[in-house]
Formats: sequence, structure tokens, C-alpha cells
Amino acid sequence: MALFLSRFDNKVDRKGRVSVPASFRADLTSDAFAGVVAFPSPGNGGAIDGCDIERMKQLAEGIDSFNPFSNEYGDLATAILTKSHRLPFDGEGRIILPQQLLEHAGITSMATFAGRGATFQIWAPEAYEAYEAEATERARAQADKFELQRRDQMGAGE
Amino acid sequence: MALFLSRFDNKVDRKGRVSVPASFRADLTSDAFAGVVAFPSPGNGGAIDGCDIERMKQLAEGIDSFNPFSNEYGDLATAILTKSHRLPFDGEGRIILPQQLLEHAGITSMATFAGRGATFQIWAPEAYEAYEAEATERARAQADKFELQRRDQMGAGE
DNA sequence: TAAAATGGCATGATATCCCATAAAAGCCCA
DNA sequence: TGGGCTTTTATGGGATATCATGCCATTTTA
Repeated sequence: MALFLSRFDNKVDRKGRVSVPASFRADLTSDAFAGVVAFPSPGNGGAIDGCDIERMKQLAEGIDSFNPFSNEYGDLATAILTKSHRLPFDGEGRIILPQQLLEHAGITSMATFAGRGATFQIWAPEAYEAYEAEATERARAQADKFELQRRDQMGAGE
Repeated sequence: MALFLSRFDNKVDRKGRVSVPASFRADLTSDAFAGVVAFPSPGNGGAIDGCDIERMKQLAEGIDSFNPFSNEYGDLATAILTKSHRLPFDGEGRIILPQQLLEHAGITSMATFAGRGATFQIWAPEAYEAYEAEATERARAQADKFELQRRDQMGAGE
């Protein structure tokens, strides 16, 4: 499985091209397809979700295991598959983000790649900063809570 | 398996021809047949369903052998076969949508191709817009529900 | 023989390829 | 351990190929 880590801020040139971080590329290259599959993140507002084609195939198969004429199938397919794009690498490992995704993310001159393990996200840098601040705060609150629980179990030890 | 993604709006010329998106063509071309198999979508009102010939063969095989979705589904599948059309590519990758399907979908000057993984749909652009809005909303509601369940199990995590 | 269907070519827009350059990162050896 | 050398990476720009689509020629058929 792929392992996307770290953060990279790359430039979007005036043809709309962005370098995909070199450390992501190996995991995004297979015989089937060399490039990114990207779609508007269903969860976080302004993010673009990115992954390799294998993961998207699995997702598509998962959806296909519904009755293909059911509403669930249609809704999920429309919300994710129809909004997904295959973005092949050029010789230098760049992709072109389609207009639709640029607008969704509010990306103009710079794009932030944020590794998330099996997937990654692409943000407008300012939007990512804001998101990170919130996420960090939530993570801290959660850690504190676990810490309290732990102390509780141990009878206020340490 | 084929993997149809993304959305394309192509023009229907005055002879009724439409370019099939180039990125779909590879998955629609085999020794058996190079083109689209299309039929009125039993699920969504105004859509045309499209797929490669392999999938249609599987559907046909599924009818008399083993049937995962009850007799109703068998009837449905039979009806689909009767209403299906083989639409071969011309030299430029175009197909001709039969009158019956054009009317079903209300397509006049433009056709929207919507990738759905193993299959795709063809819509009149306005009809697709409307459907997408609804489907996206329903998908979000579903996702929220799953999210709530998950939080419940975890004890208010994330 | 006219109308319709089909195949093939022409065109403009866009994406892709290929090469150049600069910056950064890694490497080697003193 | 530090400084210079090499390789990789990010970015820019011009040349080329692909694609959607319009137009014309040829075939079909009624």
C-alpha cells in the first residue's frame, strides 16, 4: 500500500501544471496508470482528495457491489466517481488540475500537498493553514481526554 | 474491469453523432466489439446507461444461471437486453445515439457523459445538473449518518 | 434521383512531449 | 565536519500530438 507523508507547497504554473512531490510519485505509478486520481473531498470543505488508481478501482468495485440500479449506487457514483479525474504525469512528474477542482479548492498560484498515509490531499495553502490549526487543536483535546482516562484507570499514578 | 471517471459534455452534431470521451474508448474497445452498449437507465429517470460489451454479456449470463437479486431483477435484466443498442465507433470515436434513447434522455444539442466506475451514463446536461445536486445531497446525508454511527461506537472520537 | 447514412479529411484549441535552467538535496572525500 | 561536486527535483517555454467537431465525399436505400 502507498504511504504518503509530509507536506509540500508547489507552484501552479500558468499552464495550470503542478509538480507532484517526487516522494509521492513511485506510489502513484503502476502498469495500469502513472498519475493521480483526484476528486473533491466529500469530508473537508475545500480539499481535493488524491490517491493511486488501485485505490480508486477498489472504491469503484465496492460501490459496484451494490445493486447497480439502486439509489445508493447512483448517489455514491455521482458524488465521487463522476467527480473524479485521472491526472496523468507528464515527463517531469507534473499534473494539470482541472478547472473544477481548482475552483473547489480555491487554488490559484500554489498548491499544498498533505500526505495522509494511503491517500493525500491538495489544498490552497491558506486554506490548509486554517484547517491544520483546527485539526491540531482537536487532536490536542483528544489527547488530553485519553490522558485523563488513563490516569483515571491507573488511579492517578505516574 | 473498466474504470470510467469524470464528466464530459460533448456536442451532438446535426447527424446525431457524439464523440465518446477519448479516455473512455480504450475500455470500450475489445476484439469482440469496439463501441458502446447503451440502454435507458431503469433507475434514474432521464439517463442512458452505457457500458462495454463484456459487462452486458455478464448481465445476460446472469439471467438464466444464478440470479443474485430476485426474480424482479431477472425481469429487469431481460427488459434491459431488449432495450439495449450496440453503438459502434466510427473512425473518430463517435457514436450515433438512436432516436429512442435521445428522446428518453431529452438530449438535443449536447450530451453529458458521467463516469460511474464499471459503467457510465449519458444525460441531457440540464437534467444531469439537477440530478447531481440531489444525489450529492443524499450522499452527504448518508455519509453523515455513517459518521454519527461511527462516533457513537467510538465514544465521540475524531 | 433525392435523402439519409456513413466514412474520411480539415481545423482550431488544448494537452502532452521534450529540452533548458535553477534550486535543492544528497554525497563524497579530505 | 564542512565544503565542493553530483544528482535529483521543481519550473519555464517552445514544439508536437491529440481531440472534439465541422465540413465534404461517398455510399446506401428508398
